[in-house]
Amino acid sequence: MKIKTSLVEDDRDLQKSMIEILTSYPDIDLVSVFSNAEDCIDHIGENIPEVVLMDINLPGLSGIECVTLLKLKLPTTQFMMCTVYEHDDAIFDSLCAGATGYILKTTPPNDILKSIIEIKNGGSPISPSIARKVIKAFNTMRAPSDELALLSPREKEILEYLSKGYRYKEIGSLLNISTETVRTHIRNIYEKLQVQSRTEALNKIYKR
Amino acid sequence: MKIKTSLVEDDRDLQKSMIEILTSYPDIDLVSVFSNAEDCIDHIGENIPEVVLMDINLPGLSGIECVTLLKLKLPTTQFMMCTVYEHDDAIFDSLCAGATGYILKTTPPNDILKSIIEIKNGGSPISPSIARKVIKAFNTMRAPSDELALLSPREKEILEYLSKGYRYKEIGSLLNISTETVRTHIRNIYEKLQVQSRTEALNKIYKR
DNA sequence: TTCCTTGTTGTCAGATTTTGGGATGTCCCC
DNA sequence: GGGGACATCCCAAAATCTGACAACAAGGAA
Repeated sequence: MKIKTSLVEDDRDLQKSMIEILTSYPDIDLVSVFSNAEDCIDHIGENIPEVVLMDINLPGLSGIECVTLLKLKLPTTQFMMCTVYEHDDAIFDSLCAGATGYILKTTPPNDILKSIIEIKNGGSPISPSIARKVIKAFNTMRAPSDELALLSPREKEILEYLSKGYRYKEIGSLLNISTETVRTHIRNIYEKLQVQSRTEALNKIYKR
Repeated sequence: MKIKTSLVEDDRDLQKSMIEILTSYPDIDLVSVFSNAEDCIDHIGENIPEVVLMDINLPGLSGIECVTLLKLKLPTTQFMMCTVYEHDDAIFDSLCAGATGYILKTTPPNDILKSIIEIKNGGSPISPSIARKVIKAFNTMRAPSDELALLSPREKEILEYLSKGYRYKEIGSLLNISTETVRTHIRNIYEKLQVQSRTEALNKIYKR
């Protein structure tokens, strides 16, 4: 079974050489090629691909924005970003947009094919150097704020419940303390974090 | 300059063979070896390593919990998880705990050395199969909830402000609508999301 | 030891915010 | 015309926030 593939690339020369590479493989069925995000969004639905190779640097809408929008239209399609740069932010944003693969344009043709097959089968083809940046992004995203250190163990515990959306009353009975005590803790937490509400506190701790 | 390295591994045989491997390299200075998390936490501060090789399956405290605690004590030390299993949850949890590398125990000795050097230099050594799982974890973490589709553009806009911690009054003046209208929208949002409070709504949309 | 700080628990009171219910109207699109 | 999104208003009740105060235990410093 051939893998229905689509290509989005604005550079004429690169597009041409990619088409050559892709059509030379019997496993790949290149169903559409676009030169910009807008055309792609308008017409990609006419023959839905299983895998899309998406350039990041497109004129107008970027490849990342394009993926964000296409994800809604084509929920089962896999997106592989394709770029010359190994830029941290671009990688991060691409993954956030819903891309599952990220390869460099310098990748040898044979590996591109392998990557397409891999992504089609639910894998996530990325080079080791990209993997590094993913982990980095992951860690910065999950890094606990320094402010958390200001709080006492009990306060952290209360904050945990706050983040789950429990009411004061519920927290009190879960921890076997009075609602008034819960309030006192929360007051102290807010004071330490320099905030005035639950949502502000949570944003300060679990930064989105 | 030798890389100060520490090893935490409970299995006697594996510990022995790891020690042999590590001490055979001139680039590595094995400063301590522990058989469990508790000993490690108590004594690792005596000679602070730059890199820690941490087994995941330890008796008592797990390697993951151990990393969580050590990260506070040794903020600049890099942690490399070392395990026989390629288990999604373990990988995810390790990264959340603050590990930056993840290798399998089946990794050839030479690659272990390379990984240690890499992690010391700010890299994140992981095998391609692990990388895949990281991306997967990343995507499930960042995937926008389907519930978001239920909301009208205006409601999404209001929700955005809610997530920032604005009060009804503030949202109203920012959007140039009355507080009462803001309330109506929020009521409709809560109805659609089947929740009863701001925090619940936010948890449903931006799942942590 | 005494003193002081921090953490934990508790209370009282008042102001503000949030939530739930119902009602009404406009505008636009199918 | 009907339905959805958007906007406005009212009332009432629940939850949250703010301030001030106090008791007790644990741990460190003078």
